[in-house]
Amino acid sequence: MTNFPYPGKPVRGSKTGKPTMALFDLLGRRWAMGVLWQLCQGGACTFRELQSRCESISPAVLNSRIKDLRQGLLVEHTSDGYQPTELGQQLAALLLPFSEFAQVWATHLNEQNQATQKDADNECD
Amino acid sequence: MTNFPYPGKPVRGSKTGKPTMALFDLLGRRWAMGVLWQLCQGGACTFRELQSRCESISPAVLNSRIKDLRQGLLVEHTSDGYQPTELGQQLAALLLPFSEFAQVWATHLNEQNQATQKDADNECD
DNA sequence: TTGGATTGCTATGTTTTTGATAGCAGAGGG
DNA sequence: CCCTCTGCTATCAAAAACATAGCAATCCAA
Repeated sequence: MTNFPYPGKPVRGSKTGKPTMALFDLLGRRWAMGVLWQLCQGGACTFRELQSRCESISPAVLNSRIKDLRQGLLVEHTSDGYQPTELGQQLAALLLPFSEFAQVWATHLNEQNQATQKDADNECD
Repeated sequence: MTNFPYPGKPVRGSKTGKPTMALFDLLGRRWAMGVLWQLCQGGACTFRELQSRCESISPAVLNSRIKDLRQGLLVEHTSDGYQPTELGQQLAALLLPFSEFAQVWATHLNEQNQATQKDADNECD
């Protein structure tokens, strides 16, 4: 149908479609992880609410990502609106540690940038 | 410098640059997770070896992703070639469960497709 | 010293994907 | 009927990714 990265078919990173690579292909699309994250953090919601949670996603891309995620059985559309499937929640659970890591990561980046800044300052002596 | 998603600056998913969203922005770029994965699975290697491991990445994109990952302190270039940093290994560790999940995911997708196929077959009765 | 072979890219032109914005059609509710 | 909310699609511009060719800087043996 579309260009969904089906395991078993050639995907980015694997001509034989290794599931891991297929998953990376799917999640490596812009906003994919963010959309799943928002749905799992904030609970089921409407298209527009989801768009709002993402702060700056365009409807075209959101729609595209929703299609991907639905086709990937990670998100479904119910009377309550869009929500993660059981499978989607499992995946989102794996994303949780990323949040914690991101804090540490941000600290390192800050330190490094401050160091760089000091170096730059010193160069001006 | 480039358009690296620095935590604290506007990134996809967060105008205030929440670290989690900044990380998603970085990892949500094509090949980002795949490159990190390959480096952590196969160990340090040269640019061309890495390109080979990725099976179908173009040098331009690989170079771009390497820049991102280096700027993100996740990958470094040593005399042994490119290799993940300590921080990069921590992140890659979080990626490991994805591989297991991907197997389950692939199974579900297959089942669903077979069901769909059967439905389609039945429609032909 | 010179002719490969390897490495880390850059250059170029094309195709996809995203992004920004406008707006439409259908389902309620009043 | 009018208004709002919802889930999108249409359109066009910009950015990213892709495919391919090839270059400059090692390195290394002859």
